Amino acid sequence: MVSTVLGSGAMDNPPIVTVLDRAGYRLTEPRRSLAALIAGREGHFTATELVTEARARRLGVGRATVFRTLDMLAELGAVERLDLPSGEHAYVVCEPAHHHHVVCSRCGRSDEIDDTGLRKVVREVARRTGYRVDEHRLELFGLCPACLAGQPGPTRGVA
Amino acid sequence: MVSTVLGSGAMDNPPIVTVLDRAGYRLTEPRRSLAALIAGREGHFTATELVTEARARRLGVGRATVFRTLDMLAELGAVERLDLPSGEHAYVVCEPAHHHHVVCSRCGRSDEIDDTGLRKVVREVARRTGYRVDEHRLELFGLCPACLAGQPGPTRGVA
DNA sequence: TTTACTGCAAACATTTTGCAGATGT
DNA sequence: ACATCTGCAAAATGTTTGCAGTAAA
Repeated sequence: MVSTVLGSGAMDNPPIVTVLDRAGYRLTEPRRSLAALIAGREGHFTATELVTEARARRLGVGRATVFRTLDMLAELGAVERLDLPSGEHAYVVCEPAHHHHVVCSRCGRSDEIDDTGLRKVVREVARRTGYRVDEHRLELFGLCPACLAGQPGPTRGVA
Repeated sequence: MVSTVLGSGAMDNPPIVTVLDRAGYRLTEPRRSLAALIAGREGHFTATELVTEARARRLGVGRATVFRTLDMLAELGAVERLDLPSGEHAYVVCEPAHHHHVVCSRCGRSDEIDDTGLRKVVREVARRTGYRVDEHRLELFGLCPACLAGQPGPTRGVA
């Protein structure tokens, strides 16, 4: 009913560079750099984090490019924009096509969930309210198995 | 399975002033003003909109107070913070207790939906992923019946 | 060669904070 | 009386834009 993709997000997805290429965008140096940075991330990340890291590594990637690229990737579905409970905007890598995520409030890890069960809920809401539902967003927050087990690891303050 | 509360949001909820009072907050003039502004709203509204309207009506309510009050109300559950698809933060009045909303992308109207069906989905995700899910958020966007019917009415640009 | 793309810096928008003074209880 | 609450103005954040130059195709 609800199937899940386990594993740390970015692991087995089509390389971001490929997604860009296939969409007809130029494979520029800044974009390659960003793709690498993003691929290297576990869990969620913010635009600002990328800006900071790019600057730290002297990759010569400007703020504007980060925002522009993230926009593109979100558009293409290679990345999804999350609204953390804290109000921050974060992104996670994901299979282009869909979806929704469970996000760990402690380490930031995220896993995709498919919306098989959700679809029914959405359909039902539409029926009951008379709305035509065009878009829906589901975000789950909690603790991932590792953090539940008390594993140390990086704490990414997700409120 | 999924029950719905129809009607334009703010209609039949405990007065905001009461919520504040019961929570032990002082019933100050600025808070009363804001409560009135919010009660007068249909559909969603942003902090900035309130600031602007308060200023237009010369209510002498400052920016900071608007943000502080909205925070309080969100905390108390009298209001819920929405993340519109555009990335904007908006608020809707709601029954303190729970909730998710369907939001009309055209007029901003919103209706509550209960999560009877959703609960099952959440539980299933938890089971499959091993996460302990502490918090979840569901937001649906589309067109309300009135807007579907081509009714004119105020268009609140929700992306 | 062409035109998409870039960094930069400035513009904008949103939210938070410090603080002296006002105000509810 | 006195702690809570306020507006203000400044600061911290977050995001977008205009533009002249750069580089991918």
